[in-house]
Amino acid sequence: MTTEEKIFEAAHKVFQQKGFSGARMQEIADEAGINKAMLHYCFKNKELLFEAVFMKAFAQLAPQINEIFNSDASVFDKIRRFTDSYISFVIENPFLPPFIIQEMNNNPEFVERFLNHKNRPNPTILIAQIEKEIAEGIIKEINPKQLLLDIFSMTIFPFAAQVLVKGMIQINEKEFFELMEQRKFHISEQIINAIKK
Amino acid sequence: MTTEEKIFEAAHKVFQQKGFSGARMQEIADEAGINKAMLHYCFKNKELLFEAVFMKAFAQLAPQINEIFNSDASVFDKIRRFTDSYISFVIENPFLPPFIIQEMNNNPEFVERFLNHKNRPNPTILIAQIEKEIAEGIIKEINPKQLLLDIFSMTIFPFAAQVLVKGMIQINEKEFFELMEQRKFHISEQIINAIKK
DNA sequence: GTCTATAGCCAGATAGAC
DNA sequence: GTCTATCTGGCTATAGAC
Repeated sequence: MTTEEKIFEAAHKVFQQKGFSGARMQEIADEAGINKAMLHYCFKNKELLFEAVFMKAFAQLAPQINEIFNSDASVFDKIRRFTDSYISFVIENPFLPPFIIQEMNNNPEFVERFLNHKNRPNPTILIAQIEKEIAEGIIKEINPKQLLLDIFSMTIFPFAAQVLVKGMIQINEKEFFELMEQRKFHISEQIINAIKK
Repeated sequence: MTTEEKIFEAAHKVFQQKGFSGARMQEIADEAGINKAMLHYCFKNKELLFEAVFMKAFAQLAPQINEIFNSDASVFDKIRRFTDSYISFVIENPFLPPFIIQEMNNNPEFVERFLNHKNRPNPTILIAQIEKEIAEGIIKEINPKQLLLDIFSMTIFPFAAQVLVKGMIQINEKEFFELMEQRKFHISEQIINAIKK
């Protein structure tokens, strides 16, 4: 593994746990097992290092969302596939959702760059498809944007607010992940039940 | 308004926008229109000032949740009342959800204090009630904890991830709040549709 | 109680040897 | 490319006048 890769991985870990302003260059250097000066040699400054990490994190999530949303499956199948594959992914990367949400709220300048990203999750096609299936009588009358929000909310929130959730419903780490496993099909079942005619 | 109140309000605003590590004592002082030294005179240090703000924020949310969850209404009515009053509240305080979630993720030491808070949202009674209504055949077979998560997710997430959401479904500030208004009844309708027998 | 001035620290960034 | 040593700025916190 090259030094640059070691730094990147360390930065990935520290930024996701502490956020941009909470992270320390020293800690990243220690984590990478190299010297602080190397960070600046390889990535110029903290902001650029952060941006590399943030964009990489985002780029991992976006394409698989688009792949599902823009396939030619039915709306119901897209919902099933999305919840299953998204939850599977974040179970492996539990720091990702809180990280992205936190930094988008704190660094509005990143939002714009994300919006112009080539692989930006784009729900345009899915929204049109929902409207079509409503017209065909497959799905109840509903605001497609609310439906999208429902899907994102139920899927992402438990991970974004993991600490809060564990405290609220009083479960430990193990029970949390069991609940998330169950959630892979729970969510699609709930939503489809609610919107099918 | 006393100086202490001016400081508190300014701190409230700055902490919610920047988070603990992003906030600057100087900015809080400027916002309050007083000198930095007064912050330390009134609140000793940054951590104590933050804790005062955080606990106040939390204390605003918790009681009304409990009041609804522990009333003697039906599960369906509790869902209707919760989504309506929670969304009404956070429309007025849109910085609250991301703030609480971010700081709970970043300062695990606060979690414990929150868990011991006298007004902590406690879903025990509601969970028992859900189980009872399942047994009575009013509600479908479902894991009560998943149902709670569904309610919290659909209600809180759009505010917690406001910036992300606006970017994803491409709406502006105004459209966002219109969507949230509609969401007050949309959520309960969706959930009740999904779980009623 | 409120201010100015400053101490003291810590983090990001750089210089320069190897 | 990698290190040690150091600079510089900014931030929390305090001392002390009024």
